[in-house]
Amino acid sequence: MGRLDRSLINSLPLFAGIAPADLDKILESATSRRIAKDGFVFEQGGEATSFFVLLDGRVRVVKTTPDGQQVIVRYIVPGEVLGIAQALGRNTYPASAIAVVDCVVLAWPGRQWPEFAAAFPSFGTNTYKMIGQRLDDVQTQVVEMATEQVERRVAHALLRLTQQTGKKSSEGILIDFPISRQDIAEMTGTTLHTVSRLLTAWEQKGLVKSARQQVTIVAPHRLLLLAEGRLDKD
Amino acid sequence: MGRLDRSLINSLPLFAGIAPADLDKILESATSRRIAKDGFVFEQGGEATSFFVLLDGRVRVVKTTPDGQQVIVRYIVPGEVLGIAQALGRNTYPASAIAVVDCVVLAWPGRQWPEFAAAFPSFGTNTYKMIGQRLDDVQTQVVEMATEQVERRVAHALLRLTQQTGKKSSEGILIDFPISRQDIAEMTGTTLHTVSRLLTAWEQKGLVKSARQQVTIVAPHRLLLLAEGRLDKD
DNA sequence: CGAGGAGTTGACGTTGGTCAATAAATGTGG
DNA sequence: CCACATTTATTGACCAACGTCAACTCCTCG
Repeated sequence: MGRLDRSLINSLPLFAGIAPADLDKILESATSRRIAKDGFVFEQGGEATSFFVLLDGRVRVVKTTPDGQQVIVRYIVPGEVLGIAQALGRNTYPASAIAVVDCVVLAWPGRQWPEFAAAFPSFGTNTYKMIGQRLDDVQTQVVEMATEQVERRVAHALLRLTQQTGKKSSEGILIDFPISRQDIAEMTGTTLHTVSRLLTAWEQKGLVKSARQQVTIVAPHRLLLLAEGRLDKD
Repeated sequence: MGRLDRSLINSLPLFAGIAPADLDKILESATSRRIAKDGFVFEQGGEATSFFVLLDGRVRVVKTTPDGQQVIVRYIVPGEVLGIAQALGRNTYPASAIAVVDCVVLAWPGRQWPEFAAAFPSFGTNTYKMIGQRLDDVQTQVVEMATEQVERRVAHALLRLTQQTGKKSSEGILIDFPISRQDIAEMTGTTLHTVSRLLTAWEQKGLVKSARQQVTIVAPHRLLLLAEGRLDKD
């Protein structure tokens, strides 16, 4: 089996402060895995056998309700961990993770997590810092959903995506993976129809440009004003 | 200063698996504090100097938006930790914690958290398990807010409260602390008017009984059916 | 070239928010 | 202990936001 080079991970925040020799040791128990577009990294309810680091691609984390409705909890970009159920004492995945494009992940056996955390304290600290960040993110999302109406929620969602995966283009900031109106609706608790109407309205005002599975933020600052409810209506 | 007895904490899940002698050591750096009704345990944005365990009373954790709207993130009952910002690498509290009734808390200096976690591994594990549970709770809440309409959200909120703080009474299960229509609205992202209308409608159907700052669930099972959307309309 | 997925747009209806008036309960000061 | 202020709750009237339904277009892929 091909040996994994520590250059794959040595610049990731998760592994900050770990000696090169230790990184090699950590990598010994990792396997790399390719996930084709639309494939599952893991499935909601499935036994949490592994945890992962995304090396390349984009992953969508989705919760499905008993009656089949889906909510996109977050998008994962390269360098982030996913499937950390065991770090939190769970033995089943609370959501599904789906490759938005072809992806490469590193996978570790879940039961190795406690060993790593014990052997490399900064590994534990870094993970929990990240979990703290996520807890905060999702609480902020609850507040948004409770207090803002749809237009502002969608604006916030797009702005968050540009922060995470924005790519400068000639026209503005491009959200750098295929994303449909339906996806945006599932991030914000609305319908694809409403998202479609919003995007065309915004396009007419010169805030965004959109195409099939693609959104570019043309005027991020004005969109932020709108998201914050401080933009004059017209 | 009065010595704290380990019987205060030795039955709490957070301290499960820690030797009695160690509990005494942990208690040495704790101080107990009384918080009068409506007083703050800590305030959103304030420097995270301490973390707490609630010994008695009820605490409401609230996030306030820049424009002054409030969202109740969760209620804390005796035995639970709160203000664990530092365990997650934060140095400022992300929300405010307010005593719903007169409360007693134990407080530790925040910087002691890493020491405890290092010295007593089960302490760290237990905390992170609890954080994992909370992360899951709040994600579930996002899903609810995204997919359910108000009536079901309010029903779910009340049911969750009965799980947490329900007290059997002659009429049903009483939510055992003062809670206003406004509070319920802030938990579910609606208005006190809508909550009021729902409660009177439910009272007529015999699902609940309510009074000023008080709600009793009379028919939990039927309310659950309603929350799950499996109750016939009438 | 045909089929299926993604997007747009109009018409319409409902949920639930806003506004306003009133009532009931609780607290406070004289 | 009573009068008055304040907080909490109720209820009606109205209406806007946004979801639902439906028809149609445009890509993209096989």
